[in-house]
Amino acid sequence: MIDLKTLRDNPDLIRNSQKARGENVDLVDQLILADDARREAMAEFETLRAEQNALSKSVGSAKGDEKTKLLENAKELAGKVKSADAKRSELEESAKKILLQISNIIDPNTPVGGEADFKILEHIGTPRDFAAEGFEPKDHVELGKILKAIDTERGAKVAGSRSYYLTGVGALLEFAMVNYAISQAVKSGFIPVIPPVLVKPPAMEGTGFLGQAAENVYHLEEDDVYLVGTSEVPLAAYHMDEIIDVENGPMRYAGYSSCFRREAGTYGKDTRGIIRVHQFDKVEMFTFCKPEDAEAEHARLLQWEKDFLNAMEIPYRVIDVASGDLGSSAIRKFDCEAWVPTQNAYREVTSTSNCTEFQARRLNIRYKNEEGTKAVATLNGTLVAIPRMIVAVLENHQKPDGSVNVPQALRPFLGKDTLLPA
RNA sequence: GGAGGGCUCGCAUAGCGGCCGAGUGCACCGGUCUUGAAAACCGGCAAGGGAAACCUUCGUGGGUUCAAAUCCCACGCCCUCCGCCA
Repeated sequence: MIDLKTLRDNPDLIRNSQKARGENVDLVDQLILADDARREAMAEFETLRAEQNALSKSVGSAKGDEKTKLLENAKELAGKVKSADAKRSELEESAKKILLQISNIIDPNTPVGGEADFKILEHIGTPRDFAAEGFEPKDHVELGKILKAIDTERGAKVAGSRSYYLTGVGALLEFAMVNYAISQAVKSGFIPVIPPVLVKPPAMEGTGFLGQAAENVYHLEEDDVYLVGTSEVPLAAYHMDEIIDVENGPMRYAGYSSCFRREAGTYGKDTRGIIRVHQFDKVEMFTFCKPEDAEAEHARLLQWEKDFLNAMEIPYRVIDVASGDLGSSAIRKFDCEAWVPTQNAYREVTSTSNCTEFQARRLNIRYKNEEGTKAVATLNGTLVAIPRMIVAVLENHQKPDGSVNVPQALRPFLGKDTLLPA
């Protein structure tokens, strides 16, 4: 939710942002009108209510004829107050409805454009030259079969498309990655968290996932709860309606959870393997901090993501995601894309977003300083999303016979140097 | 799923239909005292909107009333007991 003060003082800022995102610019002017109407109705109601309060008080002490007369007036006033109140809440609601549709105001540094207009910030590592090594790389599906690590056929049989089993070293690989990620996060000052993945509507709404992203969210109608697509949701909502202390530095949480995505509208995309699935596990970093610290924190989150990828010894690049491809809460987003040899392409494996005060305003998460009580900033970043990281590790570290070298950092957690055909 | 109890300012509690946005204790902040601390004493201390007057909020929503924390209805959540269960 954007700040209404910004709307009044600098509506062009919001218009330009909506435009850059390819979203509805008219909403801004609709909101200005709705907000004015709302404030007017509020003032009217408050005046009437003040009158009523005063009158009510005098009724208590009055006697006899005077009392009857006062009661008559009060009765009439009560009716007026009631209708003014109804009007106020109606206008409040319609303003809120528009307000919730407007996305966060993009960072001036965010490249403007659609999905393809990202800016490449850097390349790290060099993709292996398999031709020079004299063999054709196998894709992760094939390697998964050779190692008996990934079973997509039985996944489909039991759970439908975009489902899979991790078995044997596949399952062990997940545990190793998670343990390494959590130990890295704890060393960096994160509080490790295992959050609920089934959440109530305010948590989902507050994090901005019921807007344009709603079609990708699983909803359990009977109980009116949602399955989260990322632990960002329960981590953000953890401090919902609280005043927290971020004056002395950011509060950081690392959540490990399953993530559920409907993947609606992606029917043709990534149908092979485990790049795009309905359920996966992920370690997510989440920060609450002062708004003025958000940009620096964003850089730190990116660095932690890079540290993890470096430890996996995988070539990757970092991109600055374009305005049209940002989530509604984010003002800027960096993606790390790992090299996938068999696709001859970089594919997103982690992502970090600066959401400034957008989520905190909705979730009512604030901090206090000398100037008063204000919304905090929130940021999130993937430390590791298991299936895609497994794809990257298997494909990049494979050997001609289908065995796979385990990155140094994972060896203590996995207890193996090499994954062997099973 | 069945039976009962509860939900008030960070925590714990008080609260008669108007004098209640709401008392007390703890915690917290400032001060006095002290070499320093503790204790004691004094003061402050819920949130939001508004320049202010003032308005809103006592789990949520509705109702009764001139007037609701207080009365009525529905729902939610928490606790205890029973049943089932990883």
